[in-house]
Amino acid sequence: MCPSDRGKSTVRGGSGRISKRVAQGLRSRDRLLRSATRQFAERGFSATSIEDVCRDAGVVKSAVYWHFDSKEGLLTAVLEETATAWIDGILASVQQTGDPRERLTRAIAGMRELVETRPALLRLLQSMLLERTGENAETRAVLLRVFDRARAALTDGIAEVIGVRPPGLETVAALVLASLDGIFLQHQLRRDRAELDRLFGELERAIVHLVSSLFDEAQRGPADGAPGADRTPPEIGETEK
Amino acid sequence: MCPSDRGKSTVRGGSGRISKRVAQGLRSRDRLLRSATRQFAERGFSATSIEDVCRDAGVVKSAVYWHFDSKEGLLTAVLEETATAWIDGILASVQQTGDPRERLTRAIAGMRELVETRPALLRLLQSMLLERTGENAETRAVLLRVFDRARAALTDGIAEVIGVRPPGLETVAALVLASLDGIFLQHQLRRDRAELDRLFGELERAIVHLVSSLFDEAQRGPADGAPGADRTPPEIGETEK
Amino acid sequence: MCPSDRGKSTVRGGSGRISKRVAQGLRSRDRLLRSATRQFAERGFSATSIEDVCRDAGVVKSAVYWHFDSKEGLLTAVLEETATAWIDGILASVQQTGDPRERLTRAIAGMRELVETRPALLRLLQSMLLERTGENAETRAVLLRVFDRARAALTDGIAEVIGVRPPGLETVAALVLASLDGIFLQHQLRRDRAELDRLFGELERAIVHLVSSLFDEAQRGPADGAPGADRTPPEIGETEK
Amino acid sequence: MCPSDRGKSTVRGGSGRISKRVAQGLRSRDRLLRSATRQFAERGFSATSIEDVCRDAGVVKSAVYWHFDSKEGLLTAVLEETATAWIDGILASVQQTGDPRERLTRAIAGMRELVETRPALLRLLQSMLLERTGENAETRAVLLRVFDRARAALTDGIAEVIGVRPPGLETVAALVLASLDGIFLQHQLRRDRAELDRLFGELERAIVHLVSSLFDEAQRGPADGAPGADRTPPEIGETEK
DNA sequence: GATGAATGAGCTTTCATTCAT
DNA sequence: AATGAATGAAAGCTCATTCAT
Repeated sequence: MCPSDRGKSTVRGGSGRISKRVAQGLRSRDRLLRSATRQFAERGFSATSIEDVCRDAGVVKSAVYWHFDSKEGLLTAVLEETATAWIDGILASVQQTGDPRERLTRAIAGMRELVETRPALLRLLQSMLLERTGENAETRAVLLRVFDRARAALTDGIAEVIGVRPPGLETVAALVLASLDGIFLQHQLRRDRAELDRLFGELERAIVHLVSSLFDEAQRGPADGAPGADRTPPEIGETEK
Repeated sequence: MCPSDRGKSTVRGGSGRISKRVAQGLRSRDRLLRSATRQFAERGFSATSIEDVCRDAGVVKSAVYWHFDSKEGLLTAVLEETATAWIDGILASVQQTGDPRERLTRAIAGMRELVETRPALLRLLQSMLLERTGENAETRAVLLRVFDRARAALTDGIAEVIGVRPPGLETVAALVLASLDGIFLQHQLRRDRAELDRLFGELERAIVHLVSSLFDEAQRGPADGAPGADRTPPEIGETEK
Repeated sequence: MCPSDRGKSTVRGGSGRISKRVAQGLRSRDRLLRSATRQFAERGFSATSIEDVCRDAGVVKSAVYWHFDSKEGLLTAVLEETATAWIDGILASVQQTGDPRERLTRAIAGMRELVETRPALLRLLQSMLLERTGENAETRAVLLRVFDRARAALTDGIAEVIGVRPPGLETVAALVLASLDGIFLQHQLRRDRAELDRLFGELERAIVHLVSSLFDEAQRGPADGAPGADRTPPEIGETEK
Repeated sequence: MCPSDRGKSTVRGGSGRISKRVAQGLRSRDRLLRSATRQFAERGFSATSIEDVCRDAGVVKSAVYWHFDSKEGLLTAVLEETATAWIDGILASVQQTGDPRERLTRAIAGMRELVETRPALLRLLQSMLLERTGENAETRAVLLRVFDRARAALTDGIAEVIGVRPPGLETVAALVLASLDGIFLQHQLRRDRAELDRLFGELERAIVHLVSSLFDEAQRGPADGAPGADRTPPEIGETEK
């Protein structure tokens, strides 16, 4: 039974101000959340013990059970909070002023920064993806929500930039996110900033190409056949017209 | 002391008996390897206990220590074997006859198949990447070797297809692998085959574009400045020339 | 410090408010008592956690410490209340009007009903007997008091019924109570009402026999030697005269 | 997975002699069983920790899990072993030579001894009855088996003694066992040997009466109506004919 | 080479209790 | 009187590893 579940068994006066004790409780909760995020991301969920988290947070073990009900509950909370930060990062990357091309460049730079400055975010999400898919329905649901929201945010961002929202845009956004994931994954192993620059360079070129071609298509009118019907890539060696 | 380290100090009391023992030993080893691969991939290294592996393999726990010296040693062996299979998969995708464009399409289809038919391979590698980077030098070394070889194989394959080997090709290959990883990761969560089709469709278009543009550049001569200097992507909305 | 120990040091700021508080306090206390009785009886004292009791009672854990000082104190209170009910049950069984034989039959029917309708009572007393004898002096004292009073009540009842109070009557009463306990114990396992009927049938016959023979003896005069001296049961096969 | 469940995963030469290691294993198992029996009986199952048992047995905690799989498994094993001893005790009490009346007296003396010399047996069974009815199906099954066998043994014993087996005999045996249980329960609280003597004295008189009357009835022929139909106990005060 | 047993550190979780508000 | 939070000991159990046979 964690605080959110604990019903108000008694009708209360409901004084708005929180007492000192409750305030301290919230602080404990927060410290646990922060430590857990860091450590789950660094070592994975299974390899991190509750004692590890608590030592780092300066809180006794039983507090985890007071605030989150179980290790699993702590994870869910961590994911939930992380999700927001993650998506906010993506959104902040895309939603800025400027001309379309600049904005896209800035958005990609933003993603790149995310990879370098907040690796915990991505590590955590990815390791959950690998470690705990299928086992726990709730974890899975949280992850799905996170990624769906991220994709939607990116799709909206691009649509706003180019002024249209062609049908294939969602897929392009999904591919971009997937590539971001993959690049991040590789960066975990190599930690080579120059390589990171090069990869994001190529990624940008690919994105621009895919988005441009969607845009062109949308301009010419979506009436000519199934979407993507005319988008068979040209032969290699032939310059694209 | 695992078998490979142990000298041939065994007294041979008749090769018939010995070979029977050795044969059974190899069978146990193999079963362990197979079970471990599956389970490490499914649940991650930390979350899989030696007992889990042994139960599945029908072998007693101490056998792991005879064959692999430790849980860590079992992991190393698993990674080593998995690596080969993984790279062979990539290679087989690329190295086939036919005209360039067809070969690329086939290569991408091959990767897609890898994602669906051998998820254990990728899961294992990726989860190792996330779970055990930084902790264990040997695991890291094995992973680096695997990914380097995969990238080299893909670079070679593309180079052979297009007949030239421009400087940026390695990066493109790396991006392709990264995207593959990312797509796989997403597929773990969604398991939506139609989405997989769409993603690979966009990936193909992106690859063709990147490779073509490298090819064109190589044709025009690689002499004009730093690689990629003239490759600033055009404005969105302007059709690429 | 539990309420009974606490002096009347409370400042009375208006009896209306106070009595409301007290009323609510009593309600909480009562709910705790009821839940604890049920759960201690069902699962035993050790296997029941304070949280179990509180969840069921809809009261926070610290309330237990306010009302009863400790888990042990809660138990003592529960036993005390239960004792009264238990003894009242026995008394009600015996103390009724009618001719002797009828009254005994009714008394036995009353006991039988007790077994079926108020199992918590007996379970609780018995499990305390087994779980906590030797450990805790207070629990032991409470239990002794309960059983002594029950035996006295039964002895009195029978004495009143048969009009005399021969020396062995206390022992017969004790045996009856012991048999009741034993039958109840078996019923916990089997829950077979027909078997319960049969057992109580035999018990009634045994009681009638023992009481009759005490009565006869008392009639013939209690002067001939030690009590029970002439009461050696006859040979099996010989009909009792 | 406890030893009995662990299948022979490999075909073995099946040499009959047990190795030193296995022998020591059996000794450990036995010590655990003995300590557990004592402690579960003394304090109850829930109140006894695995550490308590292991400390007393001089064995490490994990050994419990090797031999019995869980605390519950240890309990089941304890009950199983205890059962045999219990029943053997009952049987030994009844099955002896001599004339019927003597044998019955000896049997009752045997039960009385059981109460005094092996209280652990009865305590354990009874506390399981109270503590764990309904929760665990296996425990319940074991208990049922134990009590059924005990009743059957007693029924057989009496039948052999009196030479006939009238229909109500099973019930009488059940009542005797229940009374034994109840007397034991009371003795846990009072520990008064004189009282014990008196109670067993009355019990013997009751048994003789019930058995005799069954015997008589069987002699007269079981044809006259439902069993027990004519056995309404006489009025108190009237001497039984 | 395989097996059954042992080992002890460490895991997640529960619990009775305390305390400030 | 009641509440939410904290506390630390201890519980049941798992695990990687070792070892004699």
